[in-house]
Amino acid sequence: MIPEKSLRLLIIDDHAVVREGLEAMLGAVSGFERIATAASTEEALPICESLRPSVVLLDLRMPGSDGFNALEIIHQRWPEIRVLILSASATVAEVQLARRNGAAGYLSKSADRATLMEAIRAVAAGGLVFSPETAATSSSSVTLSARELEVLRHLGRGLSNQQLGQALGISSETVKSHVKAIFHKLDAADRAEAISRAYELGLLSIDR
Amino acid sequence: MIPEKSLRLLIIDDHAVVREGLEAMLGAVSGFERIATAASTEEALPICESLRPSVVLLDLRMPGSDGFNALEIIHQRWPEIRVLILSASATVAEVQLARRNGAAGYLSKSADRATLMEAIRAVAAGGLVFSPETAATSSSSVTLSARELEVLRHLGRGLSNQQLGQALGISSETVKSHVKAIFHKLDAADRAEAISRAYELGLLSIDR
DNA sequence: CAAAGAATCCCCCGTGCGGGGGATAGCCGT
DNA sequence: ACGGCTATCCCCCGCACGGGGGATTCTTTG
Repeated sequence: MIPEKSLRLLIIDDHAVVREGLEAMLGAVSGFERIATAASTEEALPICESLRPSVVLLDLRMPGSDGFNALEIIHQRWPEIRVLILSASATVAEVQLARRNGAAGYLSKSADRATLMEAIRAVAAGGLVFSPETAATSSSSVTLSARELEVLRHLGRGLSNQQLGQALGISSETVKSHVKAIFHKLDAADRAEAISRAYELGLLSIDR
Repeated sequence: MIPEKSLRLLIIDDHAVVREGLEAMLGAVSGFERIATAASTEEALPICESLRPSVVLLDLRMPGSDGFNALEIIHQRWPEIRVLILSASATVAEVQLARRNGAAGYLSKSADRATLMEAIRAVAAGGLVFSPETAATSSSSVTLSARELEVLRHLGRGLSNQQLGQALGISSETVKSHVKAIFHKLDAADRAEAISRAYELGLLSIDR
């Protein structure tokens, strides 16, 4: 096992409370070689360059350029750095996306000290830390076709299958096929959940 | 000004990281009389009874009975306790709802130590702490009740009326009434459009 | 070229949705 | 004390929804 003494840690989170919390949980008990913090991606990159952390604890949801951005850049520029996603509430799709983009693990912010420490040691040793649920369906990437996205947008406007068919100039049966496909891809039970997931996944946005 | 020594604090948050973070940020620097923590509403109520905290730091988004529940109960049972909402990402509507339900203030988790301390002192002294943006009620003409907002969130998770009733402990007929009310207020034809409008109006935001 | 996916269309069928009526009880503000 | 709002519960009813089967073209991709 790798001794903590040789580990350098970087915490990237826009919430001061979380940064302090992690420092308190990790710094107090087990002396790492060094623990640094950053409140944004921009702040984090120079620190990566100078500190060369062994493990980065990264929040996926941050204002502006989100965590995916940071993940991508760090993974490309410093492939040896292990990135552990630490999010309050990520969707399954997001976790899978993070995994495909090079994250070494995912952990909920509800995790206690022991779980957190174990996860850090595991990823530092080269392991992957993904809970079974998030790892199981790892094969499916959420990519809607252009037509499906169009159907999805109309769903959000409250159109029925028939109205939607008329709007797009296709039969309502075809619309049903598209809607079914959307449900499967987004893992949604009905139209409402589909819209919700679409917003969460960034397939729909608040302006237009 | 009220000296910190006489203040008792209760932190209610389901995330261990946040609880530790707040304890670290508040406990270390300025000695309060006592700081207690709870991971859920159920855990918090007995502590309120025995500790009689001056100020409660409350997270709005918690699994199961959400923060509004805790806010309502605490405000009714112990009107002297000042509740400071501390949320990672609350919508304008949620903050306003919290204000109307007796919260003494709202603060983002991005707040630094000084801001946090100042806010706690202010609410303990009887003040209200709401940032200008959240205080402006003009933004959304649509006002959902706490129950309706709760129903709306569950709609976005793909629950049927019956499942939703079981989740909230009410009959499916009551759920239907709430759903109808939501449709009328949001001018939506179905659940999908309701979710869509909710995102556009800022009643829902991209995480939970 | 073959395989895979996208887009189109079709059928069956059960049940949950959404619109339309209501009612009762409690709370709050004036 | 009264009206207004909220939360709760109940009824009827038609139709659209969503799951389950298919099929055919055409493009993309390995």
